Amino acid sequence: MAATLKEVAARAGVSRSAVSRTFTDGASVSDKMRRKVERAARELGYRPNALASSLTTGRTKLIGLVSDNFHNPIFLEVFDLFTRALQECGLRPLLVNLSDETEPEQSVRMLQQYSVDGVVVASSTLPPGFALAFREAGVPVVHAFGRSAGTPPVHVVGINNVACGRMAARTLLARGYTRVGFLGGPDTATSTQDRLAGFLAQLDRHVHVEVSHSFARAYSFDAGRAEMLRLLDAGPAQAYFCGDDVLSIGALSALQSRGLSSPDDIGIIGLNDMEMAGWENVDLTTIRQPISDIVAASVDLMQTMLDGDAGAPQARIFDCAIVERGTLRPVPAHLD
Amino acid sequence: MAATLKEVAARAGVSRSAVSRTFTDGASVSDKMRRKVERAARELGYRPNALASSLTTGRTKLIGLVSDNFHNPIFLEVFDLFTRALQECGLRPLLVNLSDETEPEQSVRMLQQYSVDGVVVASSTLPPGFALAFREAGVPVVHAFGRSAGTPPVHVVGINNVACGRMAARTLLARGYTRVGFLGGPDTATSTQDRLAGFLAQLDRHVHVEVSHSFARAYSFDAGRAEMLRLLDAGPAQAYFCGDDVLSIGALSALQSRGLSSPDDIGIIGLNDMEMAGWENVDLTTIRQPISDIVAASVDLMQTMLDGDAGAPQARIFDCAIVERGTLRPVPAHLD
DNA sequence: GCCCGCCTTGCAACCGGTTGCACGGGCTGC
DNA sequence: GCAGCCCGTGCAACCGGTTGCAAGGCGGGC
Repeated sequence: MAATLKEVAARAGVSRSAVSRTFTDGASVSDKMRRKVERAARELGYRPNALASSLTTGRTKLIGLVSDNFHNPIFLEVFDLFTRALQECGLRPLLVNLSDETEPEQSVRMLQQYSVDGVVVASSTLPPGFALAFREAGVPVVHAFGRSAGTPPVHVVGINNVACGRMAARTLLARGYTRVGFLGGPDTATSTQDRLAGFLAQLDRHVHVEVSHSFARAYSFDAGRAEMLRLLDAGPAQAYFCGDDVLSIGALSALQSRGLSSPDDIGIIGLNDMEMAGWENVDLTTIRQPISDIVAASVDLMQTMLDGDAGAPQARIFDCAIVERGTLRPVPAHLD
Repeated sequence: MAATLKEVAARAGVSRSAVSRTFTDGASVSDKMRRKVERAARELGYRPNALASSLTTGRTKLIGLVSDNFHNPIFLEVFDLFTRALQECGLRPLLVNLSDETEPEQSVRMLQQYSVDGVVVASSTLPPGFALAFREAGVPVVHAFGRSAGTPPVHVVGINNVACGRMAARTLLARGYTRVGFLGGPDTATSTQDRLAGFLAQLDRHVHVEVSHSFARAYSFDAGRAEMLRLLDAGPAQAYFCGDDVLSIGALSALQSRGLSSPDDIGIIGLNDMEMAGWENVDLTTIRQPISDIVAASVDLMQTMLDGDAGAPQARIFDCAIVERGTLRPVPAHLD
């Protein structure tokens, strides 16, 4: 169907090399030759086969985009940003959905079979070892939304989740809450673990504050809603730090279902600042995670790896900031 | 880095063909040979290069997954379902984000360069001509969520949007509303056009009912919210058929912002039945679109095309059903 | 015991492009 | 007018695997 290089060469009456060189920039071709070839190519509707050329060049411009998070709307934005950023670099995202809990080895194998130039793991719930498996297989890898602690085994881009936990704790303390809780995502997620660790560490010094924590079964609205309903039945704290906005909004829905409201009955602070958090009727106080910076840095890091700058794994960590809205009670006057 | 077929052959002391045959099922290889080769392959960590083999077989198992909808959370589910369904068939989704309004030709070219075996266009907003461009280029294509009218130029899977518009209209009429509106997505989307057409056609016979319509700038929460705020200021109808749940929920948020509620002040009926629609505090009456059926049928259709059954383009249309919840007033007694 | 046929295997060409190398021609400089 | 150089081009090998074809080996049937 599609015309091949050989056919173009025949039609233009030149060698195959000449055609090849016309389509690879940096090669030396005379203007006359170039015109001849381009004409023949146009007439035949020729497009070079990227896969065939990858055989010799060793580069496919294919990037594995691996995720297991297909229930948190924020990830639609993440996919949007990633695909656009990659496309702008001339890279093509090969999407891999890990939701069925396949083992890392299988994905590594599959992506290796397609000779991807690199892999972006976009998940805060996959274990760090997952991204590592790619690195050990010699595939450039960036773990976006991964754990930032210490010297990472692979390039990591994200936020300091421990610091976010601390920030949430400080914010709740400043509001004078004395019975607080952490409503996290799955306890196997590094983001959950780190946010909880920071939260607890910050509150540790405040012996008069009662702290509890529990986990939603996933980063999804439903899971947040279900867990908050359970907490309400069990006797809730005064305020919760939810591990993600999606959980916060699920939790707010639970409150409303029970005829309660925030901040009057229970305070909520989330994390992410998803679009919905800013709606007037949600008005969620939250910690903003700079998604687009994270994506941009991930792609940038990938680019430098593809350019051959194989530096030691580094962590690019972005600052988060509180977005004050209406789901926490105001700072008491005597603390102000 | 990765071992090649030649290396395996050398190590096993056999020809390259023997190795190749060991890894292609259906080829005749003796048990002894197979064992020898598999041993050598295991020792070298050999994995056949899918791209190289595609050169001769002509099949890459790559499927272009093209969409322009990265703002409607329902599409996160769509991507989830598509990637999983494709993966289960051994197909790999190459994701293409069209959000920056590139012309069809460019995507066609790009996907042809990667010799995708087929393309799934997942969008109700892309023009029908877009999918057609693939077909004309000889690439098997399925348009999921496309327009179903008449004999389609390409395989289409989706719902009968005109019928949905009618269904919404009938539902509002049954509730006794006499001033109704259609709050659609972008007016360039075929889904918007068809839903509106059905809505108007059904209401046409009821001269005593006042009908209006307007369009949100996108299928997104924000757009629905913004449009409803505008309508509220301009003097709203009694009830609205929103072209998508995402618009409905944005609209409900707008009502709440203005101190109004549904169904007391304004009735809302949506379309899709997204997860959130079922939350107790949303409780949206809506028309359920069978997303997972649509995805499954799309992949099934793609499979048969890949198997060489190049039948005429067909439309697979699924039924939708009303999900009665709490955003429309009850059917009046005298009409019951 | 011989012949036939099938199963297995290797050879070599091919898929669509890329690239090192050598060759030829035009140009410059003396 | 000749040497030297550089540029443009073609040849051929190669990337990693597949496959038609033919040859070799083995078993079974007579």
